This record gives sequence, structure tokens and C-alpha cells, in this order.
Amino acid sequence: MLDYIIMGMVLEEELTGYDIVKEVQNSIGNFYKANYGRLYPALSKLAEKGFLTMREEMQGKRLKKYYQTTALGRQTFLNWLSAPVDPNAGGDFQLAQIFFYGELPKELRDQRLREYEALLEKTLQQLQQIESTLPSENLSDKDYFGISTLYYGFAQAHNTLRWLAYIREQKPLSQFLNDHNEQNKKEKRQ
Amino acid sequence: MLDYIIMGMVLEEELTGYDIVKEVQNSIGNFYKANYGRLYPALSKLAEKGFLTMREEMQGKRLKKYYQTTALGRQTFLNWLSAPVDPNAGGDFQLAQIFFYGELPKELRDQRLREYEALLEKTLQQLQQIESTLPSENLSDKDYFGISTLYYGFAQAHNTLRWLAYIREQKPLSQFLNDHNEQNKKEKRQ
DNA sequence: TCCCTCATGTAAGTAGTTACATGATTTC
DNA sequence: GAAATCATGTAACTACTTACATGAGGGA
Repeated sequence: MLDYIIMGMVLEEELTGYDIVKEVQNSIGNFYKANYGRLYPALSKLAEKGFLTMREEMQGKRLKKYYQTTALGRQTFLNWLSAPVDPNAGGDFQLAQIFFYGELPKELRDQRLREYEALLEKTLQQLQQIESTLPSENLSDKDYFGISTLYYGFAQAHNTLRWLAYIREQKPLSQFLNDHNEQNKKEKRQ
Repeated sequence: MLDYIIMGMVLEEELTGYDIVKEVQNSIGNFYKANYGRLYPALSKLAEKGFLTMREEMQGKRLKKYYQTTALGRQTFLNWLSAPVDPNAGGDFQLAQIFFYGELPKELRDQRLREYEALLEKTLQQLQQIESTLPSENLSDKDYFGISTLYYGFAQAHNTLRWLAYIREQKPLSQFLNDHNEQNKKEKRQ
């Protein structure tokens, strides 16, 4: 996945390996960690294979290597980005793709987002099924914490679904965190 | 981490490798995937090192190997479980520990949960700082989806915090998903 | 009879971390 | 002058996935 993240990061902008690690940290750092030990070898290989260009620049006595995606790299990246949602891949995988979804045509993007929503709905159903077989009252400490992580999964999946529907409609992000309450107010009025 | 998850799963109950994979799938499958390729070698090594006992049983013509944690394994597991929250570890790591938190004395468990809460509060602050440097209105498609994942991180961290406070007080799990609305009703009343 | 689940494992490959090694530039 | 950050990389290790290989038991 790192290869695609790199290509995505330097699609338009020339960056050094060091810059890329910072960028990744500040953007998708919540669910993906880049480290130098893997990044630098990956950059060399991508440049060698023709997916990236490399330009060396001396700044004082310090050598900097700027990388940028080639046409071939761009095509490879877009193929990856266009791929249908993988049910077996973890959520981080989808999230990393969505970060770059601005590069996809709206119709395809919407389709993929809806597919991901459908997948999460299915996950919720499976969780519901597991939950229905489990006790949820008068639990021992051991059972309580064991089962608690199931509810965590529930809540996170719900939250992700809310987020997906929200960004699919490209509603204003600045209001996303408040919108929870708004929804409940509406429900109360009914 | 797999080693500890295995030891935690067979603390009291004898299970086969196959059973363990199923158990893991049904309990922490949301954030941790076990596969046979890694599980079976791990089981052999843990038994070899004295952390697990192994009992072979023929069922018809089928050989089953039942594993269970030894006193040594239990101690090793509890040391891992008692360790302070690691700021560098991903959320999955903490979640896998919390699954077993019933095995910890309440005081230590509460302390660790509070530490994790503090860590997430810090994460939220960092996200807020990044967010404050970013535009959030009139975004291009590219910027919109890039920034959207930041808001995702926000929402998930909030959600995790709510969950942590909830389970720390051992409130009834069956009400966790509804409690959102309850909170907002209280806020409205004020 | 055929397919699905149960059941154990190996081999090859991919991904990712941690520690090490080096040195320049900037900021306090 | 010291500490933090910038900047590039290698080596060893750990973790994880995927594909392969084998075969029993149970249900349609």
C-alpha cells in the first residue's frame, strides 16, 4: 500500500522522502504510519521502475532528492484507486483510498463509497447476530470487558457509516462533528 | 501481539488452533485478524517455551491438539496486560488489551483506561491544531476528500473516548448505542 | 456424491519496525 | 554551545499474508 500512498502524495507536488513522511503523518497519520526504514527503499524502487522521477538538488552541503509521479505511476495509482472495495482489507485500507478520492470522477467515487457503506451495513448485521447470542446484563468483569469491544466495533461502524454518507454528499466538513446533535434534535421533534 | 492474544484466549479454556481462530474472529475480529499460517507455528513455539500445555486427542481418525495457558504463560500474559498504554502503538493494540481487562484488578484497569483517555485527548488536540491550519470551506474535490479523513479521525477519537468513559464505569452495554441521544437530551435541558 | 466445515500444518513472499550510522541546519 | 529538526540511508528483525498440501466428518 505504501507504494500507492507515495505515488498519490507526489502526484502534483515534488517532495523529498522526509517531506512525505511528514505529509503522511499530518494527513492519514491516524490510520497509517510511514517510517524511513521502509520509505526510502520504496522510493528508490519506484524511481527505478519508472513510477517516479527523481531530481537531486544541493542545498548548501545537503543533498535533497525530490520525487514526483510519472504518467506511468499516475496510471498505476489510478488503477489502484479505482478498484472495488475489498471486503477482506481492513478499514485503514479503504480510508487511505478515500483520502485520494478527489482524483476519481464523481460517479465512480460515489459508487465506491456506496459499496463501502453496504459492506459496513453487512458488518453491522454480523455484529448484531453475534451480539444476539451473547448476554449483556449481570456480566462478570471478564465477560463485561470481553463483550465491550464488540460494542466498540458497533459504534465505530455506525460512525463510519455516518461519515461516509456525509462526505458522499460533500456536506461542509466544518459541521460534521456538530451534525450528530442536529440529527437528534430532528428526531426529538417528530 | 498474537502470542498474548493466544495466551489470553486459553487462560481457562482448552482450545484447538482452529477454535482460537474462530474465537478471535467472533470477539476481536473487528480490529485483529488471526490466520492459520501464523497461528499454528505460534502455538508450537509457545508450547515449546512452556507458556502453553498441549494435549493430543484422537477424534475418530482426526487428531486434535488442545492448548491451555500454564502458570508461566499466565504471568507473562498478565505482565503484558498490566503494561502502561503505549502512545506509539495503534488503537488496535489497546483494544486487544481492553478485551482482556476483566483479568486486571479494578484499580489498575481504571488507571490504564484513564491513561488511554488522556492519550486520546492529546490526539484530539493535535488534530485540532492541524485542522486550524486547514481551510474547510469552498474546497476543491481533491482537498475535500483529503481533509475529510481528518474529520473521520476526530469523530472516531471522540467515539472511543465516549466508549472508554462508559466502560470504565461499567455502565450497561445494552444501552451504550442509545446513550448518545440521552446525552444530547441532557444538554438540551440545560 | 458433492460440498462445506473441521483440522493441521509448511513455504514463499510481502510488509513493517527498530536500531544503527552519518552529518547539516536551524533555533534557543 | 546545545538541542531539535532536517535529511538520507542500511541491516536485522519481527509480523503478517497467501498459497499450497492434506485429509476427515457431516449434511444436502
